[in-house]
Amino acid sequence: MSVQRRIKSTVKSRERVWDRRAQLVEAAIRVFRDKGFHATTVREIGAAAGLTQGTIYNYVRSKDDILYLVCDSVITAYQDGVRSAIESVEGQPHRMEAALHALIGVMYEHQDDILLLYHESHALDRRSLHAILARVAEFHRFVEETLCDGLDETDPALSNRALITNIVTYLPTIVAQRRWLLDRTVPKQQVIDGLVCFMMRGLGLASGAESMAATNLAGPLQRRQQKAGPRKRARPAHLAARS
Amino acid sequence: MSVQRRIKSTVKSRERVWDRRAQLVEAAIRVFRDKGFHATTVREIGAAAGLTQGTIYNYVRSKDDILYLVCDSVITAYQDGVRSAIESVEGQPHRMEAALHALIGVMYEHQDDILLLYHESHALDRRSLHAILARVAEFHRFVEETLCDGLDETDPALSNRALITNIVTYLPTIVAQRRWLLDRTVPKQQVIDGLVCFMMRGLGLASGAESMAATNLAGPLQRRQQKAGPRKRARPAHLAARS
Amino acid sequence: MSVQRRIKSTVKSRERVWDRRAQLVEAAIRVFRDKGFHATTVREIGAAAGLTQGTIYNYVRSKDDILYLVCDSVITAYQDGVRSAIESVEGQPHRMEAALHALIGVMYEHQDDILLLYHESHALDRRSLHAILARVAEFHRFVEETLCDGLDETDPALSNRALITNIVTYLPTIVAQRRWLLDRTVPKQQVIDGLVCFMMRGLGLASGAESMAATNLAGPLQRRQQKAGPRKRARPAHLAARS
Amino acid sequence: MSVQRRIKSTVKSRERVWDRRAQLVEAAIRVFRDKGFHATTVREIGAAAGLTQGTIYNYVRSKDDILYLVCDSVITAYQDGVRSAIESVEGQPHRMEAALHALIGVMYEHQDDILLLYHESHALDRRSLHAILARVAEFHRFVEETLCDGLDETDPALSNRALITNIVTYLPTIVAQRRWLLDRTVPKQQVIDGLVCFMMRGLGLASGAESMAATNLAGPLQRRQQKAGPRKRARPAHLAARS
DNA sequence: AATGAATGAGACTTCATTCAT
DNA sequence: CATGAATGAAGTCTCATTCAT
Repeated sequence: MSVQRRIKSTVKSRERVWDRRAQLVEAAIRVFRDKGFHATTVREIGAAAGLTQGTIYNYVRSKDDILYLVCDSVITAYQDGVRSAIESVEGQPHRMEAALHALIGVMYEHQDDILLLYHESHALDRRSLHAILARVAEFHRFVEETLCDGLDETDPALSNRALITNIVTYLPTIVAQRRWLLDRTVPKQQVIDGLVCFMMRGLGLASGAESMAATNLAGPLQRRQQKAGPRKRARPAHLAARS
Repeated sequence: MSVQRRIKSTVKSRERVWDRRAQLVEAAIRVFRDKGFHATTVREIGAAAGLTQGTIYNYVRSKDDILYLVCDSVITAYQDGVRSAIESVEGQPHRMEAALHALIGVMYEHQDDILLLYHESHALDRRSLHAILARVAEFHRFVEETLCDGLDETDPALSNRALITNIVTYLPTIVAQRRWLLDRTVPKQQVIDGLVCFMMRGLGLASGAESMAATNLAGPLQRRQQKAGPRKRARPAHLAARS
Repeated sequence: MSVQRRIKSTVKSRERVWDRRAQLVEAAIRVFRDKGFHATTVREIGAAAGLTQGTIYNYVRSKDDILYLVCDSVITAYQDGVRSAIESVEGQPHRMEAALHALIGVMYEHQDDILLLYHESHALDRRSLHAILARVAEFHRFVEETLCDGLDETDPALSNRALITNIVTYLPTIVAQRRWLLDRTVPKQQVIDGLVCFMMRGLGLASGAESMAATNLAGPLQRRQQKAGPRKRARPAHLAARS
Repeated sequence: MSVQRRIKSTVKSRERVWDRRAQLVEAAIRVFRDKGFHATTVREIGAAAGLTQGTIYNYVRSKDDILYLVCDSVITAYQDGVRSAIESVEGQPHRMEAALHALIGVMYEHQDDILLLYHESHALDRRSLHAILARVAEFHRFVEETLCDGLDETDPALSNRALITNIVTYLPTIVAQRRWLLDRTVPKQQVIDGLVCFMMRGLGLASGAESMAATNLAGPLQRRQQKAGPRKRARPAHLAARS
């Protein structure tokens, strides 16, 4: 279903190809993280993967191919994480809130990967870049259908689902892209809760002053979830309706 | 006040250095946009700038220096744009809303530059990267003091100014980073208004009808807004006024 | 035992490295002799060695490495020559004289190499230079122990072994460094015999008639030598004879 | 009389040319000493001399010209030193010994210069090298005529004046070329006296065992000269005859 | 299928020299 | 005559890719 480029290999055995590429990608991610794609030599990737230069070229046609495999792998890992996290949220009462929490949580787990993606993806050749963007678009559709579909259709601010979905999928990347600033100034838990809260409000799913006060966001953000009960009522019908 | 690296040059005349570097940077931006930093040769930059290789190295010590100058220039242009836009907003009634509009507007103008920055900044050497990040941090402080200082202090969700400011400065980059997706699906004006609206809500300043009207929200969005009534109570007076 | 820098190579096979480097050094010596180190390009060395530029850098990390290998090779060849020559002299009656002959003989064989060493060694980087000088110092010790140890200890002029050894190892380089002058004016055999004679005298071992005969001095020298006999003791008849 | 290349200059005033070149040479020597000819840029020479690049090329046609001027200057300084030292020795009783002392003394003073000459002279272009070598040859003739002419003609070992002169002019360079070894192991005074003694013996002008004992070379080399008196008688007529 | 040596295009950078002001 | 910016030839080195073993 997902649009994936097929990378050619001189080796026949499907399984062997799969194994070796996994090795390669895992190693490449490690090395790219440190030195970046351009600064990394094929030799180094090989060394990290336990493969020699010659061998690499049995499973891949170029260094660019490796970058593509890496990007694809990274994006798969992240999206899979989000999907399963969101699914596990299915039954929950405050589905959107839980989903946003999950989204950000997975982003935290994969921040290195996402950073890698944002840093190096523009080094991809045309075809590979399109393939990767197609996956993002696909993910985008998934989020739109799963999360944003239930939003209040009557709220004009939410009428543009495409934009809303973009915001919901993009804003969490702040965790990775601004970590150099956030890590020094804001505790992780506050980042998560603050982002969720901001987005919930932005989505019109949260909260007049009274509810805000109730959730007591500021200092002890952690406590919020336990006290989240009362908000339920304030929560609009469209989500409740769904469950 | 802003932390800037000083790039050495063999040429004495301050003015000439300034001129030639401007030439260089302008050309480099153009070329980097097309091919990226790594794929661009110094010769190509020279050709684009109307300078020979040798001459370039009279004004710069390395290719990396050029990248730094580019990043610095780009960031300056963007930040200056924002600053003057925000200042011109001073007196307006809905200051925050106007400011966010301005912020996003400037981002639109500079999307190429910002994209360049996000794509290539990690190719900067340590020192240069620090200098650039310092400028971002400085800008961050400016926004925090100018825009976010007036936010409702009793709203616990807004108590963490650092996070809020990060969101406000980061989210607009979606315009650049997701333009491949947005440009195809969402009209520019809707992006702007949608983002502003989302952020205003996130900041607990949810735009009332009058402001919505004032900002000339896209047709359909506006119409649906009238049905938003039920949320009224939780929502401040400016919404109530609308119904 | 001898202090040698280890030059890194990307090639694994010890043997291959050894072979290729020999090729390289042999060729480099040839080219350096003509054009000097600085004026020679790596490409030229490669051409002379039958290797491409890229290949060279599999066996060496820099052009400077080549210079080091050359210097080391040259010094090894010379010193080995001297060592074996001196050893083959062991049993002879006039050991010192024979040894000096050998020393100079080897210098003649290696004059090109020694000249190269004196011309280019100061282009070596610090570490390499130290390594080379260490080898010279080592050779110096060898000569001191092997040759100069048996000198008359009661002769105060010889008491400073270090100096004497320096003279004995340095003076023969005149053969290389002054060849532009000597080759035109003094027959090789006279240079050798003259130097040996000068040094023997300097060492207080002034050659008596019999030893001179034994060493088969050049014609004219030899003839006059027979009159030298009486000189041995007080200083010699030939001076007295003159007055 | 001395063969000197004429270096062209765009500047007319003889005097100005002379001055500027002196500046240039003085500065160049300083810089070459540190970094060598090849590693020094024309800019650096200019900076050291207080001249700009452009100006330099008014007084000189190429960087190679500077090297030639330097070598010529250096050799002049050394040879002048020797000449005047030897002249001041004219009347002395032990002329040769005093002359050798002088020779080595001057060498000590000019060791840096001589080292520079030996290190860089082979970088000279053909014509310049010939000019320099011609000056050496000229100096050689001077020494041969002034010092070596009086040597015992009947001594077969001394019959080859050219060789003897070469030895006498070359051996002192050991002071410069082996200073890295000598400076650490032999006190300067011992080097001087040891060399003089070695050469005197080599020239057949010193000393059977008894005279050696008398001069007590070993430890207190310094004292030798005072005790040298008795040697007078032993000293041959050929020198006395000269006076 | 793996190895690892060979290749050579091409990048960045330096610097002696020229020349307009 | 001095200045100092411009030039461009040339050099060293890297590294993705190929290929014989």
